Amino acid sequence: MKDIKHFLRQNSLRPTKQRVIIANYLFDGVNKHVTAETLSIKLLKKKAAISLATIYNTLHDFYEKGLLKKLMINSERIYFDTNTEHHHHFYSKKDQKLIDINVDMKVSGLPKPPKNKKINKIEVLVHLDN
Amino acid sequence: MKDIKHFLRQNSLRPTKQRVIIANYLFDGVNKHVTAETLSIKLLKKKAAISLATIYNTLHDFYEKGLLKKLMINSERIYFDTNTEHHHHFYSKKDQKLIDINVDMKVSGLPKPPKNKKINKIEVLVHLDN
DNA sequence: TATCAGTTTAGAACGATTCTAATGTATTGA
DNA sequence: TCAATACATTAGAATCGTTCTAAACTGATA
Repeated sequence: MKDIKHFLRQNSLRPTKQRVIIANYLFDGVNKHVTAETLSIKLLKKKAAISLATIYNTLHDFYEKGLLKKLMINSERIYFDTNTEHHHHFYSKKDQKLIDINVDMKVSGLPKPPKNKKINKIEVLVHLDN
Repeated sequence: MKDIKHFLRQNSLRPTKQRVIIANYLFDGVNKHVTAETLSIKLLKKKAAISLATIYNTLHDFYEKGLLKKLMINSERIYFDTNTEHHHHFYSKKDQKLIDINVDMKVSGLPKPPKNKKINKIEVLVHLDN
């Protein structure tokens, strides 16, 4: 796609074949949560096998450019989120699935941060049962 | 300690030498956040070398009995929390440190959970900057 | 105090991720 | 246009936290 190449260049990323394929998938307008593994599987299904090393490299390159958010949800793998706006999540451990919460939420009753520390961001994770 | 042995037995855990040492440290009345590694280092400093395998086993045994909480803060390691009450945390990535938030907080504006799903618990993680 | 189920341990195995170093490719500038 | 080169991709090795294995050990019990 012409505009994906342009988009990559705008972000100082050389539009290689692999990056174009991955960016086309990730930035198709539908927000996604991926891990290196789920992305790899998705690409295989599209008959676009890309080595795991490249997938890791590309996810990190995109992350460094601010095109992806990194989510620390559980300790088994790293999730990357194409929604880089500040937002929260539902998480179903059972399904190993994340769902965006796109409405504005407020946290009240927050105590002062420790001396010399500043609050950067507040993350709410809503665990689902079933 | 007599009462730590009793405490372990009450929780259907055989009070072995290693478990007594670890429980004595973890449940001394001061809440703690540990990883297998930080616990191992702490024990070494107390001249109580316990194999990593046993440390992992013990943390999981205590967790299974509800004596510890597992925290999913970042994907690099698993944190265990001796405070098993529902509570929130400050997290400083820079210091790799967690601080309990023991006051009651309220989250408002929460959307409905997805169909057929029930909210289990809400976790607030306050990221610190510096 | 002998028995045995449960526990500890060193070291191997594992799984996600990162590194290495060889090969390939997009960009550049003559 | 194309050679030079800086950057990317790749397979496979390495790494790191964690779990597994199987042999040795120990607390509980009768």
